[in-house]
Amino acid sequence: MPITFYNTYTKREEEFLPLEPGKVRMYNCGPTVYSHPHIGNFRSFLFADTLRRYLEYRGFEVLQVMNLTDVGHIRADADAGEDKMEVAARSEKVRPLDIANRYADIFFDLVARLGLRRAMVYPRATDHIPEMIRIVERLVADGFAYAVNGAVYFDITRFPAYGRLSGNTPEQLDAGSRVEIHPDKKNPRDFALWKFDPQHLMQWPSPWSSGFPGWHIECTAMSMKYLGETLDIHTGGEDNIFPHHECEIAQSESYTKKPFVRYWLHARHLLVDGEKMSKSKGNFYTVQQVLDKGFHPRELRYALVSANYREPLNFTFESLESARVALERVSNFRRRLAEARTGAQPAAEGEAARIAATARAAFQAGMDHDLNVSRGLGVVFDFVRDGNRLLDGGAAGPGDVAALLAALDGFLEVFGLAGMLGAEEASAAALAPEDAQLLRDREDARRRKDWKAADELRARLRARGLVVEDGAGGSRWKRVGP
RNA sequence: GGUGGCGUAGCCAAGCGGUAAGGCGGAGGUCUGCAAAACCUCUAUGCACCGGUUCAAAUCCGGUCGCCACCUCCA
Repeated sequence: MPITFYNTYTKREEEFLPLEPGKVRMYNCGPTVYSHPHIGNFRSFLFADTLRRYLEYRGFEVLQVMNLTDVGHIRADADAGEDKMEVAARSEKVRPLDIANRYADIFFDLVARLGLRRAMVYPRATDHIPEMIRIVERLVADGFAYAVNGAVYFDITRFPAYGRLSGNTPEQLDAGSRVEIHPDKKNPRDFALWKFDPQHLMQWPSPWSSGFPGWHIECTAMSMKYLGETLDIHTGGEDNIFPHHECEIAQSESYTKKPFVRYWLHARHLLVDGEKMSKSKGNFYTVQQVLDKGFHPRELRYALVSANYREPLNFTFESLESARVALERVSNFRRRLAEARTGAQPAAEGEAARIAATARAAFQAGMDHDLNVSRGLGVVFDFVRDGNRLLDGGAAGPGDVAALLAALDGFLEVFGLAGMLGAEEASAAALAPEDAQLLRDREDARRRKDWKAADELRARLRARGLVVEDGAGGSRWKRVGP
């Protein structure tokens, strides 16, 4: 069974075949580091992370690059727009680069807390101005772009495929009539490769002016530098399709005369309470704000990852509660396996091996299909139920347990949840002496069949963050809370 | 106005022509001193609506309604 992806460029689901067998070159549109990342940003980043994790699960080596945009971009009609980072810089009275550094640190902290694998490199736009200038120079020299009044524009009439990604062909765009006429542009839809604006705080010398790069050129320059002239996968949010990625294709392919990207994958936007997230509606949440409400990163991660990337995801706090309960179920199962594991015998031939093999095959079949995480998770929960049933039967031996645990951890690794479930901490963490004493007292009370005292002690332990569960083989405990 | 996409149970969400996965919530049950955990049973005669194609449609086609996104900084 091949892996397939829905390619925005062809608007079809296609078999995934990287340029070089076994190796995937992937570029992800990353954060703009001038504000706190919101949960919608991280839906997109977590989609990229899940994609990488699954490709690695399937045996590919993934070369992942995610850019950090630290140059603000001014809108095409320069007098109407204002650069966000400049606004931040003025209001906070610091240099733009200081702001970028501060928010980059915040971004990386969240990457770590939400358990994203680190990309090979996180190139910054401001570190690649010379590369961008070189590309623009060539585009001008080859007649794909023209300089006027200190700025450089790409001439879209020189790239006939312009519009193929988004469907916004020049003719249709002209018919749309929302295009403002810019006096320097030959065609209203020509886009800037270099800009001149004396008011802009960030400026670099160039052959055309002391100015700053256009919005799209950074991705072309940095993806080529680290991944080569043709990428296997380029991801981003759906809002990037036009104009950002459309323009990237035009400038990149004009520059190299080669296909720029083989598979374009776009994540749909996140809705909150069924509506577009916006500060004015009061439904805008940064990642930090959600975590501050007492939700564990794994719960946010699960909520953001558990819907397919091509479907709109409706985020609600109810969905986080739902995630919490669902994860507890998986966590309980894993803890049960971890505790039952008494030896490392090879996997048994029997029921456990069959359950694990069935689940693995179904998981792969689901995920191969355009990264269908809903099917993947459905398989995981079926597997949890089947595994629990087997353990309930009491016939599972060490080899069986090992087989189940290996399969489970494989799935959890793809979802970035391995090691984040809390079960490990619970069994490994040293018990406070007072808690240990309370547990011993409760065992004594139970032996005396003093149920009143036992229940009281259980309540006291619960208040201390320990949940006690009595079973046939004695009592066990786990920690709860974020 | 142009472009791309979506409407499946109380909520979230699979399904890609062969008779509705999974999670949450709810109801009942087994186990347990009681709980918890786990397991079992039930919870959509129907997939926005109306037509059409087909032996067969949630799945294909046409239309209607509703929703989202992009076309302007935005994942």
